[in-house]
Amino acid sequence: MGNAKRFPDRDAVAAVRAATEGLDAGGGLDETRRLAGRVLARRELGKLVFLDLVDRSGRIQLMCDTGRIGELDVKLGDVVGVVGKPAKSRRGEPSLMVDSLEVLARNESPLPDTFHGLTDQETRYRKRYLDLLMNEDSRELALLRARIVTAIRRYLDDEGFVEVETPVLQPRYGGAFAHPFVTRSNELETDLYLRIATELYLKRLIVGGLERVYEIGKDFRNESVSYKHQPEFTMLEWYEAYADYRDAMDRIEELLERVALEVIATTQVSFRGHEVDLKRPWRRLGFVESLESLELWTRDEVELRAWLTERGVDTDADKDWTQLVDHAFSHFVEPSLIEPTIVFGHPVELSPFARTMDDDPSFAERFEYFAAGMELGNAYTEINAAEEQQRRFDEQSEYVEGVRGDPDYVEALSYGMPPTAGLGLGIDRLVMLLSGRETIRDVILFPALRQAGSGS
RNA sequence: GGGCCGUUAGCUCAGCUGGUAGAGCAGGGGACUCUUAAUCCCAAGGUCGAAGGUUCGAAUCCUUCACGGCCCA
Repeated sequence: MGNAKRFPDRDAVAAVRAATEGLDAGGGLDETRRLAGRVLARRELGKLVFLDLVDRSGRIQLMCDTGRIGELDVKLGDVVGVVGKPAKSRRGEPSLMVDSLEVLARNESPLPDTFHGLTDQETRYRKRYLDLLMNEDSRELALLRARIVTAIRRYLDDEGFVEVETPVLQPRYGGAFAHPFVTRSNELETDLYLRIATELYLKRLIVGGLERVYEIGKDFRNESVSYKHQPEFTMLEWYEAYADYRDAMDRIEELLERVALEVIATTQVSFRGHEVDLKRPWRRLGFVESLESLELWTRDEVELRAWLTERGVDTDADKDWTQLVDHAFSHFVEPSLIEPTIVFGHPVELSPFARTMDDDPSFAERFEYFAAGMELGNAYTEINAAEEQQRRFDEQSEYVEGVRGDPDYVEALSYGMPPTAGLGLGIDRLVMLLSGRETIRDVILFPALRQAGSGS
C-alpha cells in the first residue's frame, strides 16, 4: 500500500456523480468505477466511514464499510485510488460505495482549515498548490484561464494565423515604452534584455511572408506593480498582412465576443463594481474628442500642464507634451471607459510604429481598447516603409530618453513589408474581466512577490 | 514613493484600560454503521512577524525594520 506507480482506467468524479443522477436515496448501481483524488474530509461513525474525494472535476462522497473492506489507513489530504459502485446515501448524497481503497501518496503535512479553506492572501500566492488544493474557486479559475487561451488560439488558428515563437532574450528591446530587465550572456559576452514586447520580431516574419502570425507569451517590464500590473505578464500579439487598423477593430470585437460566449456563455461580466457587456459593436471614440469633452485637449505643453495642475494632477514627472497628454488621458479618460470602448486616432508622437492618418499626418491610425476602466490592448496600421520608420525612431529619441532605433528592424522593412495591421491583447487582464477577479495576482498562478522575510 | 490597515498554534480567528495565551478545525488517543463544518470524551499543541525602548510587569504602549493587503502617485 502506498507504493503504486499508476492508477489506470480512472473515471472523473463528475462522471460518477452524473451516474448516480437517477438513483433513489439509498439506491445503488451494480457497476464498478475507479476514482482517484485527494481525501479532503472524513466523517467516522464507528465502522462506517465517509470520505470526501476531490479531483479536478469535482467532489464526491466515498462510503466505506470497514466491517466489509477492512480497516482504513487514510489521513486527510492523502491521495487515494478507490474502486467501488455508484450509489446514493440514505440522505440522497451522490456517493461511491467503496470496495477497495489504496493510498497512492501520503500527506505528511497538516492541511489548512477544511471549512474556511486557505484565506490568507499572501499564503495563497506563495503556496499556490495549497490554494488550489483547498479552494475550489481557485481551481476553477486556473481552468477558466486555460480555456480562454485555448479559445483565442482556436479562433486565430481557424482564421489562418500561424502561431510562432520569437526571442525572449533580445540584444535590443523595443515595441513599447517600458523599462526592461537586463541580463547577461556569458557565451555571447553581451548584455541581453528580456523582451518588453514581441512586436518587432513578429513584423520581421510578416516581411518574410508568413502573412498572419501571432504569439502568446510572456513580456517583462521592470516597473511598478498594481492591481493590473505585474513584472511578467502574458500578451497576445497578432499581425495581419493586407489589413489596417479598422480590420483589427472588427477582429478584436469578434474575438472577445466569441471567447466570452464560448468560455463563460455570456458577454456580460461584472468587474470592480462595473457591469460590462462585451457584445459587439463597441463604442468608438476619437482620442482628441475624448480629451476635448473634458476641455483637456491642446497641443500647447505649457497650457496643458497648467490645466492639469489646476485639476490637482502632479505633472512633475512629465517632461514634455507627449507625456502630459498621455497622463491626461490615463488619469481622466481611461477610468471613465466602462463599456467596451475603442479609442482611435492617437497623436503621432505617442505612436512610433503606426502609420499616419491620410487627412492629418499629426495623428496615427491607432486604437486602444478599454473595458471597466482598464486598457486591454493596443493596435495600429503598421509603418511598412523603412525610411518613415527610421524618421519616426529619430523623432522618438528626441521625446523619450533612452529610446533608440533598431537598425536591423529598419533593414528588414527595407525589403518591403505588406500593409499590415497589428494588435496586442493583455491576456491576464482579459482573464480578470471574464472571471471578475479584481487583481492580476489572482489570475497569475505564481505572482511576483518580495522574498519572504524571516517573519513569515 | 506616500497614506491607512494587518501579522497571535499547521489553518481560521478571539484576546477589554498593560497583569504573563484562548477557541474551533487539523494532528494524537478513545466511543459510535447514513454522516456531510458529523457528534461526544481525553491529552497535547505558542520565539504573540523581528529588533530595540518605556514599565515592577508588554501580545497589548512607543520606535525602527521585514512581509502582506487596500487606496493614491
